[in-house]
Amino acid sequence: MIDNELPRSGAGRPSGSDGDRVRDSLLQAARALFLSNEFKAVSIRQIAAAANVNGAMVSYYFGGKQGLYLAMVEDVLESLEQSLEALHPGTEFTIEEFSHSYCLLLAANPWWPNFVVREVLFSEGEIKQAVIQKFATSFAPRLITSIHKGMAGGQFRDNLDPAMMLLSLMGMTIFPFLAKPMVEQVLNIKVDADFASRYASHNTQLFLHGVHTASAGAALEKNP
Amino acid sequence: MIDNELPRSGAGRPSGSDGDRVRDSLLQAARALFLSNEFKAVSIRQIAAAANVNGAMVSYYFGGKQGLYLAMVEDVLESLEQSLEALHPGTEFTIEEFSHSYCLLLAANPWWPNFVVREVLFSEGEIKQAVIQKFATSFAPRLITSIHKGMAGGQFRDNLDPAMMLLSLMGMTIFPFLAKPMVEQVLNIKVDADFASRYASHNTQLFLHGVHTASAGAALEKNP
DNA sequence: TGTACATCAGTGAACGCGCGTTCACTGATGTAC
DNA sequence: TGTACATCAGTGAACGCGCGTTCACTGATGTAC
Repeated sequence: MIDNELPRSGAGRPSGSDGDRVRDSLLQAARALFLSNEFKAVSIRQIAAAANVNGAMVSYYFGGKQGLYLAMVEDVLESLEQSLEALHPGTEFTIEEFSHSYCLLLAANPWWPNFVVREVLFSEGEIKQAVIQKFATSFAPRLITSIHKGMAGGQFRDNLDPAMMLLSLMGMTIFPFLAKPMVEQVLNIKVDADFASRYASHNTQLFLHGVHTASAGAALEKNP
Repeated sequence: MIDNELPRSGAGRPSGSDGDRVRDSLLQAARALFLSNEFKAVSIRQIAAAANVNGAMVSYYFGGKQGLYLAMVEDVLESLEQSLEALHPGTEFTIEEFSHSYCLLLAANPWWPNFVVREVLFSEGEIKQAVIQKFATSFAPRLITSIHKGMAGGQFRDNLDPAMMLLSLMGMTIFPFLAKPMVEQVLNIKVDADFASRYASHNTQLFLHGVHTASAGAALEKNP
């Protein structure tokens, strides 16, 4: 769709009715470039060239570079929401389900933690709030309910702070994907879907039972 | 030292022998600005103004903007190394010591995880490798030895991958500091030294023993 | 000891460049009559 | 049905601006004689 090589004739209203071709191309190119480069390091001319579109179209459709960036962020957040919903509909999660779903999601969308971290750390105002809001309404609640259920049901120890549990589990889940280049280089691990699956199981075990043999107990020895 | 308001007379060799005053001011200003803004978003004129120094001095002392950035990164890595060594000399760590030392270090140097993540994710070449190397030689080994000791001594379960343990512990340790703005806003937690201390204890408990009560753990393990 | 001069830390104006944005213009399309 | 025209998606040259860098110059200092 986007790569069709209709030879554009020059100035004037284009002949085919391409619909939102120009707008969409810009959004896609912006996404590809902005997700792996800082805002100031990506130029409109660069985006326009990648989208095979006149640079003035950024102002024409989005009001300017910042407008394009904002539109692209909305686009990204929306597509993320869809992936999340597709992978595990609803908000009811067990710890195991959370760990697996999110590890798979992270392996499939490696740009995600990078993007979130960058926005939360380095951006300001509107976008930062949108990203935080998305986290607050998508991530945290699903996990918090399952933690609270575990505690209310008495399966979880009551001397651990639920909020800290959330932080610990989030952190251990996200870290290898966030630090992917470092992990792959230093530990000689390939951070792919296969790793994600094994890591999810590991984290579930670790989170539920810890590393000590003493607390893992006789139950584990039955389960090689 | 840096703020002394000697009225500089104008062109010509300065009267006082300030030593490396200009160089140092530039390094310090660069550090302050680069640690919280992207490379391209910080201009030489901005740095020079903050350092109260002529912008041409960046080229004069560091060969250019990139040279200043590189020098500033070396500076930062060195000061980090010193903090680390001061807090806990040597490379022998227990899990508990690791958790506490690093949580305190992170609370005291909130710029650190942000900086590392940005460099590892978005930079390239020399600097990225230097940061990864610093991690590989400073962080990972101290933690890995203590994990291996735990496993060799039989205190740790042998069905958990040591490398994954490292990732889990690193992740849960770093996350709240990395996502500080988000955590503070969404969970209403103040990520300070006090939190760091409590979080370190929490993580140690969680890492060693997990969240499950012993009975619930045994019950669940029969049905994986 | 006094003087002439090379040194060099530092100045500030100017350079060219790429940036984001603007704007007069184009011409196929859709519509009114 | 044919024609005149308003619309508007898209063009491309040009704009001013701030960027990193350069460079001729300054003048206090240190040194040689």
